[in-house]
Order: sequence, then structure tokens, then C-alpha cells
Amino acid sequence: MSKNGVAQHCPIVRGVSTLGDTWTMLILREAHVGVTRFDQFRKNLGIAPTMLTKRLAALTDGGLLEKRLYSERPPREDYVLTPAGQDFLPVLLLFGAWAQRNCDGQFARFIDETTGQEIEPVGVDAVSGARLGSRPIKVSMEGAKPATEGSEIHP
Amino acid sequence: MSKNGVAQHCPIVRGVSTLGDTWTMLILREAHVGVTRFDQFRKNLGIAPTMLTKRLAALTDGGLLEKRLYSERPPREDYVLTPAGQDFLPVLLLFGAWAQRNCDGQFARFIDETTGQEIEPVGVDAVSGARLGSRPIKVSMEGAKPATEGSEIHP
DNA sequence: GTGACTAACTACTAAAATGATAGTATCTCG
DNA sequence: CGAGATACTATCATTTTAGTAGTTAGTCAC
Repeated sequence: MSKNGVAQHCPIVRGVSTLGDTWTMLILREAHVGVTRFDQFRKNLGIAPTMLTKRLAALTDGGLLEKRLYSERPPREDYVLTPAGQDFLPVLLLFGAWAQRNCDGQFARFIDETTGQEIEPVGVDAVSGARLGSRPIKVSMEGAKPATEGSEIHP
Repeated sequence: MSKNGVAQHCPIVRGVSTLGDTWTMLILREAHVGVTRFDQFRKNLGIAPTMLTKRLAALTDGGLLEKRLYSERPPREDYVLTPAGQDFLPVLLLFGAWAQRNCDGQFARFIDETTGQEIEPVGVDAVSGARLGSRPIKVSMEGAKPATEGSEIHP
């Protein structure tokens, strides 16, 4: 897919190209919910084993999952989230929050187990504290080629 | 793809199933950067026109983009983000932030045009203010079938 | 009016990804 | 020994995607 100069250095493009695939994200969701085994992923998702093998391998390569020997006799391996994989949770939750706001239907809610209250996942800028989308943003390539000035994102 | 009882009511599943496709997300990125026209999407992304037509139609149907007549003579239409489409920006920014943290390479940065400072997109719970991922979360289906108790997400 | 040009698509075909199903390998347990 | 568990691999039909060319509808320069 990826052609030549498609915003070569944009982190969004990179992130989406790496993980922006339906099965990949659904697998990561399962992993966050505690699934670790091949057959459990397969049954929960109804995914073909060939696909699952391929996606798990990609996620393992990509450093989001790690194989772990969970039984010596018989030797069996499963898949656990690495820190990079855990770091993907906020993206999944924002995806869910978007659907809750913008799709029709009856949805489950996210509950904070510490407080028992419903959660409302939102994106903010950790530096200013401002809600993402409330201010204009520039995507800037500083340091590298000075020619490449960035695109702008206007809310 | 989508089978039967695959966490039928999980908003993450719904969101990912609806928009969790590489081209779809890249198109939305372009739209946020200001692209509105067919040929501009096509050239920027290097996407085949057939694919682009299909994805734009899906996004238009899904209520993320809207066709707009931008010229009467000759009659020409382009695509602009609806509020639901704009609401997807935080997801894209978190995707980018994930890649900045977890992928190798030189990346562009996000700059707040108001302050000139670099942005650090993160996910938080708007209710408690806690960083997403810092506390255990439960996905709960309340109100509907009482049998369906939710999965848990442990940080 | 004719020919060059723009812009949004559609048509067609080849290549690649996906889905469904069955089967293999290895080990345990009764 | 035979049945069951579990993590896959093999195979092939179907679907999706990619690449390229062409169509339609109009403007504009002459």
C-alpha cells in the first residue's frame, strides 16, 4: 500500500499503517480484556486460524505482544501484552468512546473499578491540559529538512 | 467478518469495526489536515480511485463526511468533515502519540498553534481526571440482559 | 465551434488478502 | 492404547484490493 512521500514522517500515518487494521485492533482489545491463548482469541473473534497466526506474529514482531511459555509439560505458549501493547489501551478506549457518542445502538459502558463510576474517555494535551480538538494544531517537522513545513489541523 | 456474539455490545468493537481500516483512517487524517477533494486524497495517499470512491461513500454514509457542492459551474462536489468526523481527531492524535513513543524513526511533532508548544496527546477519564490505563476498568452491560456481565481490563 | 484541460469518477483485469475447513504435531490422562 | 487438549499448518474458494485506462461533463482559449 504505502506509496512514497505520503507524509513520510507523520506519526499518525505511521501508527495507523502499523496497527490500523481491524483484526489487529480487535486482537489487542481481547488481550486487554485478559485473553492470552490462541484458541481463546480464535473463538472469541471467530477469526480464521491462518489470519490469527499472521496477526499474532505481526504483533509479536512489532513488540506489542510477547510469547510466554505457560506450561512446560506439555510445552505451551501464549501471548501477553508488552508495555508497548498496554500503551495502546487509550487508543482503544477513545475508539469506544467515539462509537458511544456517534453510533446508534445499545452499548456497554466503561466503569472505573476503583470508584464504580462510569468513565468518559477523552483526549487531552498533557502539556496544556486542553481538550484535543479545541485548538488548532500544526504537524511540524523540525530539525530535519527545513523545506518540509507541516500541515495544519483546524478544529 | 463480524461473527455472532463477538462482544456484541462493546463500543470498542463497534468503533473498530466501523472505522478500523487503514485507508479509512488515513482518509480521515487527510480530511483533518484540510483535504476535501477526490483528486487531492488520491494523490496524497496514492490510493486507487476505486478504493477511494468506496471509502468516501462509506464515510459519507456513516456520517463522518458530507458532500458539498463547491462549484456550480462546472458542478463539482467535495467532502468535508461532519461533527462526527471531527470528533475522530483525538483518536488519530492518540494513534500518532503511540507511534511517537513506540516506533523507531524520526517523527514530526504536534504543535499547539495557540501556544507554540509541542503537544503531548494522552487519554484521560473526563470524570475522574485519571490517566487512562492507570486504573482497572470494567466493561459493563447494565440495563440490558443481566446475564451479560462485563469483561475486565486490568492495567 | 474546436481542441486542450480539469476533475470526479467508472470499467476492467491481475494480484493479494481473507475465509472456511480439514488436518498435523505433541503431549497428558485415564 | 485411545481420547482429548492445544497450537498451529495446508489447501483452496471467495473476496478485496491494486493498477491502469477510459468516461463524462463542463470551462476556457482561440
